[in-house]
Amino acid sequence: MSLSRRNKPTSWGAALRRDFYKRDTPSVARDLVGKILLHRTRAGAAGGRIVEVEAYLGRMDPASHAYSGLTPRNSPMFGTPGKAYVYFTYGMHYCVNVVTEPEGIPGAILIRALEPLFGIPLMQRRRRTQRIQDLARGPARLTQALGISLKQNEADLTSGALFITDNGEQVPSLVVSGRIGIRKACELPLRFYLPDNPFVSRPGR
DNA sequence: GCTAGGATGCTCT
DNA sequence: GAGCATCCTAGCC
Repeated sequence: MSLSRRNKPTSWGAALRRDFYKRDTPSVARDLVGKILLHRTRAGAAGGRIVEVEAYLGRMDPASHAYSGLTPRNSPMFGTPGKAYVYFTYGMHYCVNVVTEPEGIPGAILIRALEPLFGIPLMQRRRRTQRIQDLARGPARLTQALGISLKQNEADLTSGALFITDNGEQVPSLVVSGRIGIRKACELPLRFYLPDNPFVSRPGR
């Protein structure tokens, strides 16, 4: 039975601890798939199961914001693991990452897609669509559905309104592919997603 | 169904 | 000033 058909839990589980994030980025990325991302706001809580992520490394990854070294924008990538790195792109969209690796070593994981589970009416209002499948399929749609903006940049995911929990679900299998939506180093196998899941943004390459 | 192109403004060189 | 970890819509098949 898929998670989406289970009863809604009466309380959220505990947020993942900092040690979870303080590891090498690809390993954290693999383990993030299947976890639950939630954002509590005054308007209500919204979130769902992470079904697609991409790992971005440090100085050795040409596609990473950290490739050229520390800048004001990418400074969260060099900071405390378990915090959020939110950036603004294409003049209108936000994307949310989780910071990985021990402090001082840049690394982040872009959360690309969620399977909506909680606060669906709220997400439908924010996204101005009724289609569940289109609520959080893609990094910019996801941030819009969850009400994430630059205010959430550097938010602590281990204790706060924006957090990730483990519902104990074991992911049966995972697809590894090249990253999408980028021009550099798109061949590196750093994208992880659930196979045959309708909430994944795009098929792999 | 698919594709091309426009929107929009921050960030870095 | 160029590029960008995107999305939406119109137009076409």
